[in-house]
Amino acid sequence: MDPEERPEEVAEEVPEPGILHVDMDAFFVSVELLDQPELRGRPVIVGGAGDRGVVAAASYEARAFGVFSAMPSVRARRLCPQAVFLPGRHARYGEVSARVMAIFGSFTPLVEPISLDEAFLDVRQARRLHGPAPEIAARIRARVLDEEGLTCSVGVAPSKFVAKLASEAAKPKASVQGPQPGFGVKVVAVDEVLAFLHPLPVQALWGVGPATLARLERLGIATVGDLAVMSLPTLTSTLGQAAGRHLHALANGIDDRAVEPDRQTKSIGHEETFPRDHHSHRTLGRELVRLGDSVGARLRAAGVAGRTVTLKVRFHDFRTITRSTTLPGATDSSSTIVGAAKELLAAVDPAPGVRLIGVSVSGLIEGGSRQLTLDDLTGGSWDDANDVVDAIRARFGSASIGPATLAGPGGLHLRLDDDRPWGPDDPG
DNA sequence: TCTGGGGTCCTGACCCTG
DNA sequence: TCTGCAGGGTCAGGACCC
Repeated sequence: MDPEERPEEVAEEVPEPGILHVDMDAFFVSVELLDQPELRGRPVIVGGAGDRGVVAAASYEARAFGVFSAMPSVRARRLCPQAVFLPGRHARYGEVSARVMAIFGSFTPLVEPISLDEAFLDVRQARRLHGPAPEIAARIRARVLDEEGLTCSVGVAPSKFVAKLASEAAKPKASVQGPQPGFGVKVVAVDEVLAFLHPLPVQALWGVGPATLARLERLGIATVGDLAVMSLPTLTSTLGQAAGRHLHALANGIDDRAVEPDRQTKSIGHEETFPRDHHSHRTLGRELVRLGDSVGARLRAAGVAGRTVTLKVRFHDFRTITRSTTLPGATDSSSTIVGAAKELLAAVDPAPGVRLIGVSVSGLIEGGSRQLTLDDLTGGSWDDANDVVDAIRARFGSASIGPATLAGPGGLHLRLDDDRPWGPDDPG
């Protein structure tokens, strides 16, 4: 049959790349350059500038010196002493991100944000309205540049993980001569998937970090192609059932995970590295109050409550432990969270020195703790207090009110969300 | 070199229950 | 009543992602 004569439904069955992965280029830095254009062309690093800070994002000029995300700031400064360090403004990035996501949403309702600066889009149903996937990718890039002044790279492929790798291939590259533009859009057709995947180093796969890489190297696996021909029993005995099966499927181009626009948050937490180690329950307890207060506020803002409270402690030698407890009912009350975390902390010896503590709440359910906690049965006084605190913060700012235990000689000294997102300031 | 902060998912140990 | 076992829940830790 002549292809021209095929009924449309038969033609639609032919698989085509319909998944997009859109990744903003050096997003945090790019937003900073919008607001401070005089820094364009210079090496710029967003991240914690203190001794214990890390790089959150680096401009392509900084990357040419070997600086990359998650690198300790101390090392980044040594590699690129002339770099401009900026502390980062999470709220500002969130604003821009929301507008960029809205652009994505104007092409398809199937948008799954992965972080502030990247998302998966399923555009298979948008074809009739907006054209084929590669055309949609190009239009998205043009609109993001036109409306926000930002560049992004887009991968187009039949599945999520191939689209992700394709967007990576489309990105600009850093070089000593300056940033080299990338493809902008990289399309991997259905029949090109294996040829695209197999030459890649195995660590390009999502799920292969340093530990898994070391195990795969012991099996003589260096590329995705090597992994694809390895026997499944060998992989599962080395990596475990889930990881073995998952990576084997990916290496053979199999990934049927759907784009999920409405992924539910599973946990909400807050953790912080201190400029100097803490050695006493008393000072750690104060930090717990601050962290637990912040977690409670975020739970209430999100309209969720959770049953399991987890305390995380990292010691001076980087040994990290977690201790958790499950409450009889779900809570969003700051005082309940702090109380549970303090009980867990009581069983930990801080004498060796604690560099980080964190509090998180998991086992989340929709709705607050109104019908669920003992507090409510006894009058709900803490929840009333939480509501008042939330209302005051909404009106006067997050640092306007807080637990009395955080008050110092000069009044409240609150450091709440977003103040130090990428590591502590210098000890001073 | 010396490692942030926000998360998710998986695994194994342990305990309890039927 | 005791023992073995399976299954579920909880807890802790590891690995990974951006």
